[in-house]
Amino acid sequence: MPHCHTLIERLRQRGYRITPQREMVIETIAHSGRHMSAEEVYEEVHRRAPSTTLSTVYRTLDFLVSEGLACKNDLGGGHVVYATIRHGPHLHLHCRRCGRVYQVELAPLLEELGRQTQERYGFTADLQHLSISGLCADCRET
Amino acid sequence: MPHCHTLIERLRQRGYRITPQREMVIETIAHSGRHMSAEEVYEEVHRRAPSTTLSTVYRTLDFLVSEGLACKNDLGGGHVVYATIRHGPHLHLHCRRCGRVYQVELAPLLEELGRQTQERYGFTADLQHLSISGLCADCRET
DNA sequence: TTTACTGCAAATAATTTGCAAAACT
DNA sequence: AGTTTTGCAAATTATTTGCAGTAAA
Repeated sequence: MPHCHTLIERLRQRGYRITPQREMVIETIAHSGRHMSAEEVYEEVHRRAPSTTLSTVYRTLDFLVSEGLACKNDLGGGHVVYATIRHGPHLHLHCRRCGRVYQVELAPLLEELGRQTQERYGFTADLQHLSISGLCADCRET
Repeated sequence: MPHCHTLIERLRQRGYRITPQREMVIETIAHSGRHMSAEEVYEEVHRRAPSTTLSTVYRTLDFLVSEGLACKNDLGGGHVVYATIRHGPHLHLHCRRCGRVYQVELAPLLEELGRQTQERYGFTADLQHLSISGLCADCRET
């Protein structure tokens, strides 16, 4: 997967050290193609290199976010997930029953929302990673 | 203020016991007219009746939510706030710098958003208390 | 009187931090 | 070599819970 190499290269260019731990964390979330909790990333990394600790995973994830290479999404209820950035602004639909996060495209509507909060209330909304809770189709039926 | 009496009456009618603690918690959030954290509610109640504990405040707030008389809003980053319900669906604009929560009216847009997530992804969004983070007008300038 | 509710203190859960040792570059 | 990063264990923060006592109804 080329995506993680890009990320690693970018960090190296910025003068950061690439440790095996960082590499594994990046590979893990970049590969997954979805949103993962720190714990999930830890499980994966820890399986590959058991000496890796959870605090290192937290530090690395926060580091990636601070470098603008990943996004941290707080879904509420103590459910925090991370993902590498690779797409433009999108909407996260978070199912409150099964916990899955669906990434969908509703750019025009989001842009309109941002425009209105700006014009009417002077509020600059962070809409790059807005997440909305609700019930997904699967969970609705049952 | 009549609002809290309504709430108390409703609980009494449903057969719950109205303790001084519950009364004070309800008065506090109903009076404030804004969103308060459990800690803030606790400070107020505790000043009036020092024997009241934080766990009672938590229990009472969750109780009000479960009875549908208050809403709990997780703004992310460990910032959880409560407010009595008295208005229809609204949008919470949460300033990530100063922490203030602005309640605004953008019903048509929200409805449109709900309609689209439903039609296109079968996702039933909880839009009664959607909160969006960003920067408010005051914090933007500085 | 009955049993819902409270206070207390201890348990959780998720995340953060201090510090000395390890390891990128 | 020199500084960044890690591991470990302990600290934090926000919230929850068990249990025995208190008090609404």
